Amino acid sequence: MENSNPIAVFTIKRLSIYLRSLLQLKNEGKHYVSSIEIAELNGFTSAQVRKDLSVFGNFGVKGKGYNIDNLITGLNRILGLNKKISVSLFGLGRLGEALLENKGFQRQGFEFVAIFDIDRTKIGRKFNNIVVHHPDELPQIASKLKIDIAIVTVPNENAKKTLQSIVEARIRGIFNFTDARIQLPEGFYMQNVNLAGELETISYFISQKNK
Amino acid sequence: MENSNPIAVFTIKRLSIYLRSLLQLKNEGKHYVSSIEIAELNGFTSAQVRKDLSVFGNFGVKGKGYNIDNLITGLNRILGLNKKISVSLFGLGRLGEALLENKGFQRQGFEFVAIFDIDRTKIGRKFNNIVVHHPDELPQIASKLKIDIAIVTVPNENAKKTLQSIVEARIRGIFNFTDARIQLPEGFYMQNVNLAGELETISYFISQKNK
DNA sequence: AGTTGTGAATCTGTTCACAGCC
DNA sequence: GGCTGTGAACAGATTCACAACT
Repeated sequence: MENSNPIAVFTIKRLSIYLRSLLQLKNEGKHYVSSIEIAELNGFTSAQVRKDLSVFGNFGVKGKGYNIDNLITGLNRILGLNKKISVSLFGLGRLGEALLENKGFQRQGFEFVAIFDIDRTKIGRKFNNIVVHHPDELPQIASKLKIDIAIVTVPNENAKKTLQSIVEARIRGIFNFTDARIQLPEGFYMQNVNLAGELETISYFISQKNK
Repeated sequence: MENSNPIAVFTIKRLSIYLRSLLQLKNEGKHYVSSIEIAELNGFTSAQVRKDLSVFGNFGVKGKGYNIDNLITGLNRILGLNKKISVSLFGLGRLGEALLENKGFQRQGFEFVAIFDIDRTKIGRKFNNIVVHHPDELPQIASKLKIDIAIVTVPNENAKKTLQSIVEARIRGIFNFTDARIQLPEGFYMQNVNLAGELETISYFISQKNK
């Protein structure tokens, strides 16, 4: 089942939402949960939950629901969270620091292993016990350390160059907070977050209702 | 044209991407641009660009393209960016501070007018010239100040309560970085950003290609 | 009785392709 | 000749609805 046709990004994002609910429910001491409950907790339909899960196998028990421990294990495996995932940060500004310390990242298997910034006053210093390097050193560092994901919070001016160097270093996962966009080779994946764009979208929807 | 049926969120998000490209092109001294160029800059199809823009009126000139200044003005008006938009921050942690100073927010008409945090050591102090208040003061402050949007970066434990108080204060736009979800009244709009979820999605896609 | 897993139906969003205009 | 604007065709995602199972 797992390897039919390409799985939709939407599906995967929901799996990670389900996972969060399941951890919560486990915490509350529950052992089984129905698709209906998962759906209600997150504002989805139960059919959606069942279809999403069914893509990856038969997790459920008819008439009973899903065993929470099993499903947590399954989702962790599907999302690749059963192994340590090495993350690097490009751009140690305010946002970069905030992400470095983000509790949600630590909770899962994500581990920061490298930081890059062009600011000479930061290079050589340690943040959260990780030394800051100049991006020129990326090729050497990437050849020693296995880096799975790059989080990019550099200023837009340097963004395209940074993204290109990340691809050259064969870091296949990119979490991009900049406005730059590049073409990716096969096997790479980039998730863009456009914070100003999100605010503008909110602006649109609340302006509509003013009349 | 503007008031047919509900406009898709996807469309609005793309408008804000187009707007960013247009500002860039204007900066480069260009006066006209085709849907093809806008599409190529952002990895969309030209038909998509034309369809998105056509929802809001006839901006283009056949055979010639779009006048950049006109389109910028039009998009700003559509997105509600022609007026000042008042933003408040709930949760002055690392992420909150990073967003307060985010250049992309300042570039458009967004202006922070209030900050809320429960930390007694922060209350009364100023950040970026804005006094930090206890969230209990929200009702009074919201009745004096018109607040359009609330950005929420409080810890998950306090998140649901915070979201509810924001709705009670009739702040209709919410930019939510927490895991909490609530039901919104008509006319409200909430944009959720799930940073850990995005990382997990990246994890999934790069794990797939390992075999 | 209750809930899953899933094909079929529906709904939503994207692309095609071309008439119409500059 | 070139590019927009848009109905029609297509593709993708969601929901329905029910047989199958415990």
